Amino acid sequence: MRQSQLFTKTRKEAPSDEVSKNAQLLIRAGYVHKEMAGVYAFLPLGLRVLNKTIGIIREEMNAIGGQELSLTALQDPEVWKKSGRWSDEAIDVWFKTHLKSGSELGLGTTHEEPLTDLMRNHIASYKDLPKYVYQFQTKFRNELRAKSGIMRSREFIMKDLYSFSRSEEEFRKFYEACAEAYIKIFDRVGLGAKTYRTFASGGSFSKFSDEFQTVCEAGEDTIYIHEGRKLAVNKEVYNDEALSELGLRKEDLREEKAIEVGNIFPLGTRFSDALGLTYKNEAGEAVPVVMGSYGIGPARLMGTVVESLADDKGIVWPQAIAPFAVHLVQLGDDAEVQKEAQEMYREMTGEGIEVLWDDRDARAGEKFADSDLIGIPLRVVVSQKSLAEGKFECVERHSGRTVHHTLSELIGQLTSHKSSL
RNA sequence: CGGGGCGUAGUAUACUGGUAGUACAACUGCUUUGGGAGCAGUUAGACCGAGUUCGAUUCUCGGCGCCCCGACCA
Repeated sequence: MRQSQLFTKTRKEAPSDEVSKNAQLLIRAGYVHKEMAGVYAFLPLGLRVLNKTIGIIREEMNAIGGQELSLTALQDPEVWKKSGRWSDEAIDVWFKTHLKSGSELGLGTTHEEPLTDLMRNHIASYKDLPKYVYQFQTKFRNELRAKSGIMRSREFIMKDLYSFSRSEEEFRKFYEACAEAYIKIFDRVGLGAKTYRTFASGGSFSKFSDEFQTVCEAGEDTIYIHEGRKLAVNKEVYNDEALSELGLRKEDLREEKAIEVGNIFPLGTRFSDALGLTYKNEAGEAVPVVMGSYGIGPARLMGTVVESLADDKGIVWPQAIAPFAVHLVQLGDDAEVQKEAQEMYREMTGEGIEVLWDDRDARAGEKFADSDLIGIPLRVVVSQKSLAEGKFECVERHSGRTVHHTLSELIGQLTSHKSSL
């Protein structure tokens, strides 16, 4: 895409009311717009990153047998009353409203109840199980205090998967498969090295759950890491009982701040009991379905990537979720440079390489500064200098490493890199 | 929800009970062209309401909004 056509603009300064690094950089670079406290709109660049993040999660969920659907944001209180979660004591972040007729309505904070209820129409026999169902869907949570930029917001897309299994054993198998899929997801978005499966409280669902925590100063959680076993314990369950259950000794653990980028919960039969989701086993007996729920917030993940990979010049995107693969920076607008840039843009996009072409009438300093801020993995400079040389300056955003390539070398490298992913 | 802070141009910031200043952005012109250029000019601003006052952006009260600490976070 031509940068001159992009409607968003970069800014030198972040709004004074944004303190968190992720929001400051994402706003300055034109990825997101703050609509109000805890509510962010995704602009063209931001949406590209969000969609790529979603794409990676989708691939990994499909790989473990997930089937995608899309449930509704508007919620009928009836199913929530059955599980006891319509009350503000059970869920204190409800946005509640009502129909013209006067009857109450909720905006979905999560979807255990409606999905469990829906599945009653489709699950009747042990032959219908197991089933794994997920969605990317907007959740509304009336947080008392939104904070940390796009990391804790009141309206956000969440990937929520729900597993429906015949037995605890069958459930556990999927639970572990999903944990592995999560690890792959965090690897693919560049957070693998800093992300730990973390033993945590199960909240109102269960005694324990597993969180995936990415070590980061901006994190809201405190965790205790066992580096050797690549796992951690959340501070909320950091006690002798939990430690002995996990076979961990305090002296082997390291305290860190971390961001919860994903979580998985055993639900048991809590919701299938409440809503009457049972199946007939081989003996013809009605048995409650064993459930689990599995969440990842793609926007939070995106924010975490910004927080942990950005440098003092701006955002640094990993290849996998960058809005574009190449930032083609054209310096000067004389006819030859213009023509060359046009040709490069045409050839690269023809090869399926996503290119943001900075064709704006701006000075070099401004273009480089913007390029650093936007954080596309590879910058390719076209100028009189490169024309004279016959090779183009290619700078890796994350390392600052500069190499010089001809166009065909560059395309060769980018396309082979792509296929190796 | 408890505590604290803040609301001035598109953005970031000053000063002030009596004409609100600066920088960046934007617009015009000239110069410049590999790290957010220079000169000249132009446009543009006090969250809302009530009160005190001759006069309020400034003081008081209320509302709304925003931020921070804590609590909460299925």
